[in-house]
Amino acid sequence: MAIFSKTCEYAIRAVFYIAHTSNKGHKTGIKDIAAGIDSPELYLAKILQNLSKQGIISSSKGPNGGFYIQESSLTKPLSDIVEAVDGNGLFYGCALGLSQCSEVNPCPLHHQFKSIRDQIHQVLRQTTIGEFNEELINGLFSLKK
Amino acid sequence: MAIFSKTCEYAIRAVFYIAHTSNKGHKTGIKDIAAGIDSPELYLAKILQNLSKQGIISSSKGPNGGFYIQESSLTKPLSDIVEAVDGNGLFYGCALGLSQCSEVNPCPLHHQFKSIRDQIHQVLRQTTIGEFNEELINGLFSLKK
DNA sequence: TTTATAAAGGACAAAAATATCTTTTATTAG
DNA sequence: CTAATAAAAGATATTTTTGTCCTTTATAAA
Ligand code: FES
Ligand code: FES
Repeated sequence: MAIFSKTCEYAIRAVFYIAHTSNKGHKTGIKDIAAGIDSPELYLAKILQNLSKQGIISSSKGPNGGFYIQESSLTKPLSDIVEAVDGNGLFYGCALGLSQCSEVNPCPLHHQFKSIRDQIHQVLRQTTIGEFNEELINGLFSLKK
Repeated sequence: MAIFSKTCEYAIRAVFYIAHTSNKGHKTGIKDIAAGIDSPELYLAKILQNLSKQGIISSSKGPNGGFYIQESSLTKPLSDIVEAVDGNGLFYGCALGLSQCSEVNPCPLHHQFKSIRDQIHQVLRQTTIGEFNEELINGLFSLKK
């Protein structure tokens, strides 16, 4: 088990990739993105369709079309992507799968994991989509397997 | 997405349940455990078979048989259960699914998530199987949905 | 307007996780 | 020894996740 679903991993990596390639109105095709993040092209297409519907990224059809991110969206937090794909279980769900996480009727791990979940949430809320563009351009970070 | 797989959630809850019922050599049957933690009985049976093979819990067949935990095993860390069921991806895997998490070729989220993973690992290593027995007996913690 | 391009959409397929069913084996009580 | 009990083992079923294929729609260039 990983922290995020595979779908969500692809989604975040793809959004980072699109963000750092989409300056001055440049659009990136699915083939390029899939190659850039080492993911199955057709599956990624579905994921990006979803993110596009949710308004996290944008797309245009036809020649010179592709996926891109509005300047204004670069400041959106990563938690938007995670919620869109994996839901908010990671932020609010009980670590042991109880139907609701509550202070009143807590599971044994409640206290320790509440703190961990809060931290995950905070990191994802304070990290933005566009935040790593420079490092990505400079090759300091990897998005490939 | 939750932190642990459903299988692992059942496993941890079941082990807690067994731990707090298994004093003075008492053994607990699968029916009792499944009811006690609100889980599908036959699926849980498979999970406990596995934990038993891995030496985390013990079992005996026949009349008055059932599952129990050796006194000495009460001090085992929860990380043993998690590793047995979900593997160590949560502790060592890359948050964005890169084939290996490395300082040399890190993903953009490496630093922040390394710290989070380490904390999860630490909590699970320092929390023991038997640690909550008293609270469980006193009904301060819940293992049921 | 026609053609080429690229995403959207819907159907389908494969793999993994979750769940159930049936038979076998070990153990204990009578 | 026999019968009853309870876990082990193996087979099968269902659901969810992941991945692919094929057709349609929108757009732009020629
Ligand atoms: S009740 Fe389990 S984490 Fe809060
Ligand atoms: S490389 Fe992604 S978490 Fe370390």
